[in-house]
Amino acid sequence: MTWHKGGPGSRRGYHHGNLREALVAAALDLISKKGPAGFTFADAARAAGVSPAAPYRHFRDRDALMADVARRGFESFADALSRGWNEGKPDPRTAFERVGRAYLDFARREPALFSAMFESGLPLSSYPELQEAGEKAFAVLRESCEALAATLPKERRPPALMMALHIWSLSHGIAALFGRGDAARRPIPMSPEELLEAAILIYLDGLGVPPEPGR
Amino acid sequence: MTWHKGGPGSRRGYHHGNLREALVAAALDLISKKGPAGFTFADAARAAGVSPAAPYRHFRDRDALMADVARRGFESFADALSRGWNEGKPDPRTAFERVGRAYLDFARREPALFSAMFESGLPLSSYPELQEAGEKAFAVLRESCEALAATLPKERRPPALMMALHIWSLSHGIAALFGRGDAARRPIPMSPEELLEAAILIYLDGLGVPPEPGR
DNA sequence: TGTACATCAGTGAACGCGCGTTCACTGATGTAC
DNA sequence: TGTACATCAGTGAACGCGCGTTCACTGATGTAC
Repeated sequence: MTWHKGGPGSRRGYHHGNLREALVAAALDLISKKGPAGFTFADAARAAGVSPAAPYRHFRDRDALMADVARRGFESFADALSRGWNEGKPDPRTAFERVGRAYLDFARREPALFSAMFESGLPLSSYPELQEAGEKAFAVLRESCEALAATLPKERRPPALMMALHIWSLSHGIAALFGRGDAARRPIPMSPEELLEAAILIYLDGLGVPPEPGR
Repeated sequence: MTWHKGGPGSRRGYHHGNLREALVAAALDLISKKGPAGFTFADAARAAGVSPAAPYRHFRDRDALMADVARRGFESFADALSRGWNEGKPDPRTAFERVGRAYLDFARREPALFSAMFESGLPLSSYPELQEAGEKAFAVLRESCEALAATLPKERRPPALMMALHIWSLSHGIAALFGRGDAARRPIPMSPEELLEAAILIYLDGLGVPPEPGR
């Protein structure tokens, strides 16, 4: 909320200073309050304190603004997953579970970004930067699967792509159904993190990945 | 599309005959074309061929119409899962996988219902019938988990609720990310059904459920 | 350092549009006698 | 069987509203000399 020096109230008059960022921040705020369909270009302008024509200097239309938000979301998401993986330290198995938790953590900490990324209904084909950002995030997950699969003897080694799709789907399902910080979702008698952790344990058991050292 | 006797063109004039059903059908059609946020009350009226005031005789507002669509969706979903389970025949393990496939099958065959159920953003608390319908669908899944868990010796028997949440999340994640009949989703090098089947196999292996007889 | 000018990033008024919602109304249907 | 009447399920005109978008404009900023 400090996108222009000095905070709100210090508007220097005619020029906003950093309207582009302010619009993105406004979009996030509005998404988190009313869902990905719940804001308009005019809303965003109002929230940023400018006239309804001003946003056109920065984004072609509402969808372009939304796509920019989603792209930032995927980039930040990829970062979060990377930090979770942390180069596979201290061992791939431990690091792998951290990646899963990072997924849920992101959905909970950034429900607005999460919505923009997965529920905005943007046509990916129209926003190549968005698609690319999404693929980069997936690549992080895939690499950690690769590393984990490599700890298994060759004849029992599952395809890393399949593993990545499984874990992505599972995490996404849990996040979408139970793990959002926002609206009233179906309540369950355990935390989404516990639910995911248990599922991953069972799944990895099924693959024959030995349990974490010291567990 | 045959909600009033004789099909379209046979409008008997002033009275539509079955406007309520026609509105639901119109909503489904519009959702499948433009997403759950992509239709208005006026759109639905137009599609049903009545004046914009007519729908108010049947639904309080657009959300009420949407909630009715979603409720029907959950009921039909519960049926589909039940048919998949088919009382656990010939054995719980085989039947269980059919339930998973039924989940994906539903998402693919009825993308509009699926959207209305999971992506309409309706506040469940405002629509008790909707919530109840959702819970009934979940109950089907839970019962099949119960039956499957019961085939395991007591000391290795997982909580059925947790299993159900896992399978629901996994199926939902796959359906949401890859398995919709509609828009341009991320393409993957295998079918959603294969992806889910593989995941369930691995998961059940992890739980120690013996493989299907004859496999 | 000062000045002239180009460019940038806003304004604010205006437009046409479709939406949600209401209202008094009316044609069609069902029912009591 | 016929008739009078109540009820139901539509009409269509009207309203206020907010949206997206455009336009000529103007204040602020940066730059060349």
